[in-house]
Amino acid sequence: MNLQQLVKRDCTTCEIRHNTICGKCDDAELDILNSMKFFRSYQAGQTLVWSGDRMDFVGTIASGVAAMSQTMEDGRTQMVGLLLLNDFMGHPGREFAPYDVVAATDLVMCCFRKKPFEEMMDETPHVAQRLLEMTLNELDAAREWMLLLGRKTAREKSASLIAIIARRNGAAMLNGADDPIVFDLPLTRVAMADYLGLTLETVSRQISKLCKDGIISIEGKRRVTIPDFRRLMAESGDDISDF
Amino acid sequence: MNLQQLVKRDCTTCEIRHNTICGKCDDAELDILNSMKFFRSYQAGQTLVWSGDRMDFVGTIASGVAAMSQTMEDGRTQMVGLLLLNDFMGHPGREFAPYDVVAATDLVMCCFRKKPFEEMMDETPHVAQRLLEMTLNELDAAREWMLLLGRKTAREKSASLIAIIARRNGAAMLNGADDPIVFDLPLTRVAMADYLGLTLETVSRQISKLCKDGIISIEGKRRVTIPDFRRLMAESGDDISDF
DNA sequence: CGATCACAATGATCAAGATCAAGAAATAGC
DNA sequence: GCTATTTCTTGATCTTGATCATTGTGATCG
Repeated sequence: MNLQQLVKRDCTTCEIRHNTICGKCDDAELDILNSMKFFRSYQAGQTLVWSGDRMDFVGTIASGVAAMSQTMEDGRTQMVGLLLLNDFMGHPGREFAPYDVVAATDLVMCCFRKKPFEEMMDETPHVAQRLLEMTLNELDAAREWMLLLGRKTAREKSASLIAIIARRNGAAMLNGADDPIVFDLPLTRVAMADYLGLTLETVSRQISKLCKDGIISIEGKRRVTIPDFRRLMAESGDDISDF
Repeated sequence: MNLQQLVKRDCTTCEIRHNTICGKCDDAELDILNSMKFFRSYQAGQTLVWSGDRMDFVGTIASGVAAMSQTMEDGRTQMVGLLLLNDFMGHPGREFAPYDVVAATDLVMCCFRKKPFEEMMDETPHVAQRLLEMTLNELDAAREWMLLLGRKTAREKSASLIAIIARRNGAAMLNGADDPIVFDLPLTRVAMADYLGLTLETVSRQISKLCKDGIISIEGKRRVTIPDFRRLMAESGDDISDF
């Protein structure tokens, strides 16, 4: 999907909107959103938002991946949010951004200016309802992530992250449950380490071990193949029944 | 505050409601909530909700402390939510509880049956708005917690938890900024370890060290005195300017 | 008032993951 | 296509926090 396609895209024909903040909107509401929206694109590595900055827009990831991170005074960094396709960025009601947001890959966002968006939220309960739903889901994801950070081993952490990305990579799941899953990791080793609360060396070692054990295989640095998703899940420490 | 006082309490005279889910309600809305509400009390250690159970109520902590936790198959446990005074428990729209909730102290909750509460939420935007606000705050807290779990040392973790509890203990902050803060820890060492992603031995050692270094002092097992909150903050690894 | 039990502190040892240090592989730039 | 640079892998060593074991301290209850 290239930028040109996205820029031309109209809300009424938007094929992803059912999974986004616009998911519950009727045609009238969609018209309003349509006239308000604008697209922005970023290159991998670019910072979309600096922690502490005034937030003047909110938006949905239309393509690519972004990472929200928190940094301590001495430089230690922890990723605290991973924004994938259809995810919503921004806290309506909050004036300043609490975290840095950085494009992990090239990125296109479908944006709304914050003020008008907040006003429209007060009037159209469907948007507010959907935002609540999405925020509750995000909270659940954050809590899974806390279990990972607090209690999983480095191997379980690494397997979990690969499983999480594979699962969110909807397309990859369309094939039969027993087919191998193939996709590109959208994160560098450093970004993975920031996600997992590890060092990049440890992540690299764990991935190498998962390869040696036949749980995954890797072509180049980014392309991952998962021959048997269940085996990967077993390594992640999560209950199979969860997914 | 004893149970009798709470049971008699009427929403219109409820002195805590401005910090709760009811914070934005007008008198008419409050009347409806008043007729719906009921109180439940629990003893320390009692389980309010089992993970996977059907949730039939939601509610606000009227007194005491509860902990939400997630457990892996082999028994490893991570606390993922700490519910203090005025905090709201429950996901409207979700049928099954995703986590165990256990009373960390004796506890009183102001409850609503889930179904009627959800219906009232659809009609009164003030409740939904307030819930969104509170959920966004919870998400921010979860993300601070992720930084703690992923990147802080055992000492920083321990100092952070003590600071967090001291800060939420509103009453303790009413005295001048330079007065010592005194309060009771509402958590056992095991619960603190579950919060921090550590073992109870490590927590115990770190607390002992913080005592020896004069950052805190402890009477008995639970009563903590913080002579200088700034020094504690410095140990927590957080930016002073954050608070 | 002393026995019992839950909870906490401390010591000794171990191991997972961090740190420090080279190299190797992939990608981008010319 | 060949550097240059970024990104990744692997090895050696060290440190933090886990684990295992024991002792200590308060509460509770007969």
